[in-house]
Amino acid sequence: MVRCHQTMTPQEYKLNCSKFKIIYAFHPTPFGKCLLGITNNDKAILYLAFVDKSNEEALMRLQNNWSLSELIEDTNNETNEIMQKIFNHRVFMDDTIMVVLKGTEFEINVWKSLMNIPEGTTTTYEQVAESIEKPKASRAVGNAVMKNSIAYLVPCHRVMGKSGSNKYTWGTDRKENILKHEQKFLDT
DNA sequence: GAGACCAGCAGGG
DNA sequence: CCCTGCTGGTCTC
Repeated sequence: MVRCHQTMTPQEYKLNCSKFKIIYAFHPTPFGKCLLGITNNDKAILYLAFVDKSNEEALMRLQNNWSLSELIEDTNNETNEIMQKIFNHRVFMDDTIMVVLKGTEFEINVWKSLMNIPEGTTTTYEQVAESIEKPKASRAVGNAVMKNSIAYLVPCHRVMGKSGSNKYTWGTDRKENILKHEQKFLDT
């Protein structure tokens, strides 16, 4: 299970940024290499992105997203166990993964709503907008989904356009692969 | 505070 | 497929 460990607005981040550092590492996944970032104090995930270009470019994005935090390379395999939880389905269902969300109140509401979408199913931007009681904000929901910085765990891949359009930050092919992969677990 | 973005949507051609 | 109007939250000046 993914549990929301903490949320913060950009302002709150400024006030509290000195309380944690970020441990990062690159790992392979069934969907390609990823960059994982966790807090050094409670080992909560605050960043997960697929790496399509260089490691340096991916790291730059992480630093840009958490610009006030010190990045520390994971030289003690501290992120390995968390990585196992994320992509080992049985462990994933039995255990708890903690996540830190940073964004505006609206964005956090959207991301939390995404985490309630059942595995293996999809929804639309319009339905997400309705679920946070802003039925006309479907386009703004799209903006918020795009800014999510925890790929896969905040399941933005489960949101489709109402008429089947299929955009995805990390590539539409990868979106389809993840959905197919999740579909398999529905049958078991 | 105005104006420009956008992974939206519906409707028309 | 394209275009147009309407939409709302965020970002930039």
